[in-house]
Amino acid sequence: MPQERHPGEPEPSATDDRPASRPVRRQRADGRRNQARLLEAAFAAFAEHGVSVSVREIARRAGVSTGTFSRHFPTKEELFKAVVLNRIEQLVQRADELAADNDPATAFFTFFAVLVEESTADHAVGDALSSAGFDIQAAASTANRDFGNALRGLLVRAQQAGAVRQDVDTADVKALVVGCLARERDGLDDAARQRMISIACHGLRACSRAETSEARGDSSHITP
Amino acid sequence: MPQERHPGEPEPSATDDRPASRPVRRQRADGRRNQARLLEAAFAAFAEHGVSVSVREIARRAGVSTGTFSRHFPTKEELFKAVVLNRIEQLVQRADELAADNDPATAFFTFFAVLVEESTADHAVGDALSSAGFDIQAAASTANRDFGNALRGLLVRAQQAGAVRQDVDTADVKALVVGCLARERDGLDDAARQRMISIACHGLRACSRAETSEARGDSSHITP
Amino acid sequence: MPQERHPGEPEPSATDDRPASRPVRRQRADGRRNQARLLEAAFAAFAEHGVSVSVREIARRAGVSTGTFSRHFPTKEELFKAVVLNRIEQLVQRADELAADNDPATAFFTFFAVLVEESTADHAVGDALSSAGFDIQAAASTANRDFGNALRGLLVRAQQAGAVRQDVDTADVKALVVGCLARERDGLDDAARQRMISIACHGLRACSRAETSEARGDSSHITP
Amino acid sequence: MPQERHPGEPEPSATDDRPASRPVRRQRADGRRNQARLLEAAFAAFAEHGVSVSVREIARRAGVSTGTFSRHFPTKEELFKAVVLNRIEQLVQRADELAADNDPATAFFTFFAVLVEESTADHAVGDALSSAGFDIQAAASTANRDFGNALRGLLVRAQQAGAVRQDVDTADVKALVVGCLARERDGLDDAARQRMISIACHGLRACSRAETSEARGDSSHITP
DNA sequence: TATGAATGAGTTTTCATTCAT
DNA sequence: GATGAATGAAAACTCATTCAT
Repeated sequence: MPQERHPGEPEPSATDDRPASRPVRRQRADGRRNQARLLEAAFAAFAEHGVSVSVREIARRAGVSTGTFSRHFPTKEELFKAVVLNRIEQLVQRADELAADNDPATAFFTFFAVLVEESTADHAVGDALSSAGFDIQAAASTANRDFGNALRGLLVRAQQAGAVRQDVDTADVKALVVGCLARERDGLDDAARQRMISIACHGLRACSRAETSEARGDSSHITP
Repeated sequence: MPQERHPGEPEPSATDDRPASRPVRRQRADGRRNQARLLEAAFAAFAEHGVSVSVREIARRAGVSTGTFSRHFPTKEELFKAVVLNRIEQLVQRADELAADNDPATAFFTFFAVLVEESTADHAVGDALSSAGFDIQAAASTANRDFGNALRGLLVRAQQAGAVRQDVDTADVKALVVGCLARERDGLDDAARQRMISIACHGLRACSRAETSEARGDSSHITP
Repeated sequence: MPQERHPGEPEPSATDDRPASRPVRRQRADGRRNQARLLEAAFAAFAEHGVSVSVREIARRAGVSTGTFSRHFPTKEELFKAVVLNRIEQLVQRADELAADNDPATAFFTFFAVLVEESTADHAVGDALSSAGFDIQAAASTANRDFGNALRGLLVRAQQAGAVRQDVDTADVKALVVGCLARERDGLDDAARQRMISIACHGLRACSRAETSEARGDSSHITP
Repeated sequence: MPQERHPGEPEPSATDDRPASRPVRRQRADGRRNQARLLEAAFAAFAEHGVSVSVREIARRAGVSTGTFSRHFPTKEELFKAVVLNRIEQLVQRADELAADNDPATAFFTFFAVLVEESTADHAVGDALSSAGFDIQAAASTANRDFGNALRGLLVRAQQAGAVRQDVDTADVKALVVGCLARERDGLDDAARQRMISIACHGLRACSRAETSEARGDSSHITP
């Protein structure tokens, strides 16, 4: 009973938006291909159902068996980490590019928008940032530290340029990204996403009254 | 054998899982007590471990068996809904009080702060708002609608008073609350919580430039 | 779909050689009963198939689900240990009785025969003695030590009485038991079992020539 | 591409998994080499870990892939049988040599010692003799019968010479070998091994009292 | 022919739910 | 009404075997 296809799985062509010009056969060359498909399928599955999605479902989406899953990633946690690390690496690279090509304020606020836009429909990163489920903190520490450093670099430069409140730290920024992503639950069309970004960035901007009030510990942000 | 059953009195409806509509009996006293203990225990358990906490753990905290759990709440999802609805009812009441006692802006921003503060260390509501796990949206629609209405009332009045951006809707506000709660992941001391509230409220405030830019769809919130 | 009986499992009465005068219902009182049935079923299953027998098979024999299995014994290893410990306790008790009621030689040789006879068709103990599969040595150390002590007591007394070779130790004796049990593979009727016991006990008996030859390291046991 | 296939030559039979019957080719040289390496590796692996060692581990030791494994031995059981048969053939040859060069008693007792010594640290044969795991009895019947015959020949001659108890059969002897090997579990140094052999051989020796008692079915081997 | 990726039935364990007591 | 033992359908992971390259 060889090479049996998962029932209910559409032919790969339907969901296959990658180069697609590969021969019908699999194997050897497809070792790496399957790994990539698993990463993609896992990314989508985590995005849709969160970390609790079953290995079987991920394998089904990737069009492979659970055995193949285990060959490539010894545990589900391992795959999750791989997905997140993959994601984070991309973001770090993006941060570096923005820092190189823009003034501090533009770099920071653009990166914030990128974080939200790239992570839309991506609960995986959302879950990762909010640490839901696994503790990726430990194992993913390297890439995570890189990400923290990249974000901190952008933030500090923007603060030094006077564009962002002095009292803000990177955890605040990450939390605001999660907030923007949370808007998705009620339907996150492009207008809503842009509005959320606008609100968050506006809130982050240096604003003498806000910061001063905070320093005094009063509630002037509430009273008109 | 106290308070024996009156003959001829109809059995409580089999499908009626609202003990409140049953006649006053001794058994009901235990029943209600256990139901309340379960709600409390579930609230705490969900708050600590999220929706994935086991029924056994909840029952253990409440000091009852899992069988008693199932008697009161046919499914775990049902209990979760009950916990969230219970919470939402409290919040709706709070919103009404604030609306009655304060000017529109103060009422709205204070309610925002209340949402964040009351929900801190309360993953149950956090998960509920972000719908992690179950889809409470559908079943909890009644109380949820009440909550939506209450929040909308405060929001609209604040907008009419010119204190909040005109383009903001309730989903935006809820997402910002989630964002503030997300800060907790990296350690949410009181200073951080107040700072997050300050940032969010500041972002929500009417700000001619921000709203104008949004209306034009440009990215002026990014450029300095 | 409650209380479903395992297909292929005969009604309990067929295999039920215990008191049998219990009501048809199960539960509560049957908690302990099921534990006992699991122990027995496991004993038989391990005896037939060795430690590699599946949990499912054991549960099927006991007429319970795998879930019930796990309720009583967190892991398969735990059950195996329980089976072996249970067995060892019985044997230790038997050793004590024999030591109290007989002269040293009779006590020792009778205990040897008991070990073989009680362990016939019992690969569980066989496997345990030969440590196949799990390492019960560690966890079962207490009962195992008791067993070792009991056996050593009998052996030393028999040696002091001049009935057993001075150079024999308990490991030798255990190995000979395993040897007698190994005879079973080719069909161990009562005559064969008695013959094996006879051979082994005869080999263990004090015999100046055998021991002397051993002491000199020569091979006189081979030459005629 | 060396030694290309002669056209018209029939394909090797699909069901023929004995490469030895194939025509002599260069490929076959590799094939036989790999087969030999697999046998050796399997022997060592079985000896170390018993029958439960994984195919992957055996292939790794042999320096081949699992695919190559399966090419040479359709199933793991098949390899195990091959290993055991291989071993048995050697032993049969040894038995023949001993029978030719020695008096009956020396031949028999020496062969017994050889069995134990050769099988020490060799769980493969041990497991085979005790049938742990697979049932090699059936499939390995040919070589096994040869082994049985060889052992029987030595035994009968020794019995006719009056050196061994008349009531002993080959199964008894094999069981005693297993017993000697079982001593290994508790540390089988050379002294212990020689002692076990001494005990077993002493037990096997003709001894009027032992055999008489056995014939009468009493328990004189127990009483002093 | 050798490779090693893919398979999928198998394993043990968990847990929400049911039900006899 | 409360109990908690029993259930069985999941889950993640393993591994002997198959097959495209």
